[in-house]
Amino acid sequence: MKTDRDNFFDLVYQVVRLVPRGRVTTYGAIANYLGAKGSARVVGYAMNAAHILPDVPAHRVVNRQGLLTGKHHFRTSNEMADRLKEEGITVKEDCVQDFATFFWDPALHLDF
DNA sequence: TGTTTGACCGGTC
DNA sequence: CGACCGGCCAAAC
Repeated sequence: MKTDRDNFFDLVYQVVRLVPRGRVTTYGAIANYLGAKGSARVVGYAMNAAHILPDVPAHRVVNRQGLLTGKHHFRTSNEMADRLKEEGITVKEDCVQDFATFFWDPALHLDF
């Protein structure tokens, strides 16, 4: 049974909130963790409304290439990369360097 | 109620 | 290596 708080959106937000500082995750990983395997687009769509929420570090969510696809949705285009750099993540040309190293998979660290 | 779109992913050409 | 296509699911129109 679905309640207002069990929306897919909220689940996405909660997972993103659990991403540790200095780590990044991908839309696909979140989708997979939520059981919506292959529905990374929905996660991206959910992130579109994430900016209205205070504690959702959307800058830690990138696509599988480590590319900051969502930078354009921030207040400033450089805010996303700047924040990641500030957390110790190397970002170059809007791409997360050593992405595999900083990658944080919720399915590997969380448990339903 | 049906169509369109979207901060994606994977495989193919 | 770059471009193209299909699929996946939910919200907005």
